[in-house]
Amino acid sequence: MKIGELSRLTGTNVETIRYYERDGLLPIPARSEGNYRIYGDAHVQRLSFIRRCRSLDMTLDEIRVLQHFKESPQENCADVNRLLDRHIGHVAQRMQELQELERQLKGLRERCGEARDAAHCGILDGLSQAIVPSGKTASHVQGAHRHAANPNSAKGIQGNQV
Amino acid sequence: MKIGELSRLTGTNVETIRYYERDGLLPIPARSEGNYRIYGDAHVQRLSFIRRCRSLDMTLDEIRVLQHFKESPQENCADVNRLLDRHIGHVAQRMQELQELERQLKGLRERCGEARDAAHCGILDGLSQAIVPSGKTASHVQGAHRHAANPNSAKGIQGNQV
DNA sequence: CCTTGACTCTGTAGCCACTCAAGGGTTTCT
DNA sequence: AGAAACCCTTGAGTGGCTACAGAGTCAAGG
Repeated sequence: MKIGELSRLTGTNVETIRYYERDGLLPIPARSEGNYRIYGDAHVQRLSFIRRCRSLDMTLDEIRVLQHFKESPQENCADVNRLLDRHIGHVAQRMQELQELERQLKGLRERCGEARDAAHCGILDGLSQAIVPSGKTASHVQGAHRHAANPNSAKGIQGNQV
Repeated sequence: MKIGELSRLTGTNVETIRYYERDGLLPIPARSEGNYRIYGDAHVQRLSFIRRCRSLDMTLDEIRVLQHFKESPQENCADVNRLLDRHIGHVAQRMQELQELERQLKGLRERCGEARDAAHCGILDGLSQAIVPSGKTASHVQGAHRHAANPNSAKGIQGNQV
């Protein structure tokens, strides 16, 4: 099949498929006479695997590791467990951060019950005062401006580390 | 003061300060004879405001809007409320998504109690089967692989709660 | 045979919010 | 005077795509 059909079968943008190929996640396919990429069932399986992992918000690097495990059946799957546990930890951590964020934002929101002029807006006042810095966690889970776990989304800001 | 002091006072990377200037968030400062940027108290206030907003995971565009409100005191602060409410909504939504993510990941993790060889690993099996695609929500909150939202993490700007 | 239109190709640039590095100039301390 | 600390500009890199531009390929219809 050609790239369009693979795209339809897996719900993956054509550009994304080519991106995965460039990035080494998808094996380089055969080409037709007219230089079109030709895929088979194995590619469908492989791409579906990638998309499922992405829908679980794994990085492409993590997916690469999992693919390696799949291709080395003699290896112990305890490593797979470890990778998954670490990923679950990141998700949990990010949730905690977002909870703290929500708490602060709601506190800020309380400061402005009704509409007044911005000169006396309690929210702007609140933002002009200090906010307690929460811990310097090092999650790899993303912040507040991003699409769902849905892999068809842009990536957000990188955190700052000092 | 020079950029290094502003950096220390606000806990902001020097490069980040210059980036904000390029991006129009910080007003262009005066220059010394040796072409060094010279900042005053107003810059400290302004940058602190930005960093506090960033610590609440607002985008630079949102911050620009808030700055506009601050500079137009006659405007109604109901707009500020709306912006904040929307942002809170994004955070809440992202948390829900992460909860669903956690559920799925833990379900997957259950499939592998003890270490076996990867050929029979229940996790890899699970990843090779379908996972329900969650909704096509349009949050701007980020996913699972990100640093903490807090830009003041290391230096810790002075501060009480909001 | 020719055209139309759908599909595909490569290559490059853009997104966000920074971060880093190269290669230089300026100031300050000893 | 020289070293160290600071500052400058420019450009590139991050992740995971997405979106173009400009060209080529292919099947169906007139």
